[in-house]
Amino acid sequence: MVSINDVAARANVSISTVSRVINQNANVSREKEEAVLRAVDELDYIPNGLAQGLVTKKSKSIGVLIADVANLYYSYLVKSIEKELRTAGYYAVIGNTEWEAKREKEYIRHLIQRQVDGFILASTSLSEKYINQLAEKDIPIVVLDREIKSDKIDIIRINDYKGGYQAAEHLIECGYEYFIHLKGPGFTVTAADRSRGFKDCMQEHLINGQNYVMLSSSFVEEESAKKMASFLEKNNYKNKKIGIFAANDASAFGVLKELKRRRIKVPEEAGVVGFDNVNFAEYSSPALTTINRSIADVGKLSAEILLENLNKDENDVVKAQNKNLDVELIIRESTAQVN
Amino acid sequence: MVSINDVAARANVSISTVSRVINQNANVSREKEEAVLRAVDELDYIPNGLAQGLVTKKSKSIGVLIADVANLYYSYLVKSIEKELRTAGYYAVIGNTEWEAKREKEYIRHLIQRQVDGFILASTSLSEKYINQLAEKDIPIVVLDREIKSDKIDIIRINDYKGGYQAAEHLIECGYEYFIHLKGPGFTVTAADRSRGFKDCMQEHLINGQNYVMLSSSFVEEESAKKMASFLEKNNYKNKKIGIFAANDASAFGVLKELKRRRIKVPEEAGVVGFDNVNFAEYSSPALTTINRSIADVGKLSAEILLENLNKDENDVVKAQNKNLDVELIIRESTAQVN
DNA sequence: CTGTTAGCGCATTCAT
DNA sequence: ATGAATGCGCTAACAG
Repeated sequence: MVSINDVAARANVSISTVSRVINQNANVSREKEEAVLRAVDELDYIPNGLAQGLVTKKSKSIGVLIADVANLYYSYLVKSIEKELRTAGYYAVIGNTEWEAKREKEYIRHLIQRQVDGFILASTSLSEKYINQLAEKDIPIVVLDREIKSDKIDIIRINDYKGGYQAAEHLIECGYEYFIHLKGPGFTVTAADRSRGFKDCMQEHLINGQNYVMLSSSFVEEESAKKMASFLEKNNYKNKKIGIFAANDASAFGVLKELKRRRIKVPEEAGVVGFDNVNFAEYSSPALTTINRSIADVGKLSAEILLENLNKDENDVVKAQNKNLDVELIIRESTAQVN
Repeated sequence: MVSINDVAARANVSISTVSRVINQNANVSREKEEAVLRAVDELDYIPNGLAQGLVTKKSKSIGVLIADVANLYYSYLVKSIEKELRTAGYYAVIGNTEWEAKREKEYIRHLIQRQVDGFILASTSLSEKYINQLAEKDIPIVVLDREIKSDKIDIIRINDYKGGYQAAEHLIECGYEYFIHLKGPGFTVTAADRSRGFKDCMQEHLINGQNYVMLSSSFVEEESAKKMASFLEKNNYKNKKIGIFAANDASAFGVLKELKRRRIKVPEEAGVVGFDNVNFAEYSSPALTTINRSIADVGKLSAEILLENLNKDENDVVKAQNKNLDVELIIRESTAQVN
């Protein structure tokens, strides 16, 4: 591997001069600069980032923790984050945690070891205490989809409660008679808020004989399919039209799959609402009615806020931000007026 | 940031002793070891990976280049690669190239700078010459979905030709009368092979009046939707049942979308076959008939081969591998017998 | 078993 | 404008 010494030797200058032209900041005479550039080119020299980082204390990389790359919400989120970071000269190092707190910790440890300059945490299992410890190390952190009490941590959330409420309201308005909500993982504020929204709406609107049930499930497709299956096996609602609110789109796809397997017609016999408005929602069979959150905006915003923190001076006190983005109902084919 | 010196001071030992217990290889007395471990714990010490990498010349990270994280084929591929690497103590650094050669080069440069120990290249625009230059630097490389002439580079491919052939055959057997193939990007061997398979099959089987056309398109959903739209606008095949082979699933989804928009019934009036058998293929509307490649296997295999190269001794000569994985037709709802 | 030392590749003073 | 020297945090001889 060719080092700065090789370049210096070839260009007949000192390594400091080479360093100067590489980093373009200090004054270097025209001729020496050209000599260095030529040497760099001829030797195909690429500076060793580890050595650079060791002295500058900056790695120009950001740790991004997500729960599942293969989940469309996260993969799209990563894409928008990565895009934004790149234009600022930073690189995203992605950690796929599979919803496990243990993995998250391993990754954080590894990323700290790798000296990332900041974190975007879109993975939700970590304890608040742990995240706060992280913040104490003075590494800028942006947290997505969580509630954290800290004035060092920036938080971006969406209005999950409203989304849950709207989903329920829509299902009621469609005329479904019995309602099921597949709850997301309990350790998650987002899931909790969506459920709360759903429940509140149900309590306010239900009349004569209408009823609802909330089943604990997850954000993963297969698990929701199973939950749905076991519920339908035990209970017979063939006579009633059921409205189902899944905690996210992946879960809704699982529901759709199970309904199809049982030849329960959507939206005639059962209506399904998801959450996220993942790219694929419009392609599912039938196209999914869902709550839209603009994923690209969330990704862009989180990267922007992080970069802001990265670029601030030591003594600049930038107050931690706490954003709350809006959501909206998108009606497609998995629900319809049924009365 | 706490360093090895702080730990050494606190534990009343030299930094070498600290280093020894951190790396668990050399002999350290029971008591000193405990003292170090306690200090590490109390100070919450995490070694600086940049410094470690600088001296060991290993970063324990692998550069993984993909064309689009938000594409289900790639996101699932990344997931399986990451899983395999992690169990071996390596971490994946993902580069999202958006199908642009320029971006690929930028990423490779950056990853070399970051001293990655190896590459998995699943991004396809790079010139063969460039990849070979990379290999000359003696960095282990595994290339996916490409043909490269080199005895240093491991290659994993699938039988794209067979897939294309089978897709065409199936469409013909279903009884469709006019055939359209939306070709993938031309700079891609995979797309070329799929097209060749399609074409060969057509040539062999077509009789009296049947006909086919190959349109250049891409692997991206929107573009294929547009191609499909402009073709349908110019040509009127209302009277004929058309069989469509899209170069990959994403493209097929785009086709499905356009067909739906025009109220062309699938599979009655038009049949659609994709390629990849992405997770969502079974959820699309209608569920997609496609060519299955087992993505998880490809990911796992590529990581395994790379790790093999990473772990070999200097003088071990491991011959570059050249794997070719099989594919199979999966029939779902987007095609059916129509005669 | 343990401490001292050199050096990895580089940015950054400090002289000149 | 430029070179010599220092040190970032760590591992790996080396000596004891």
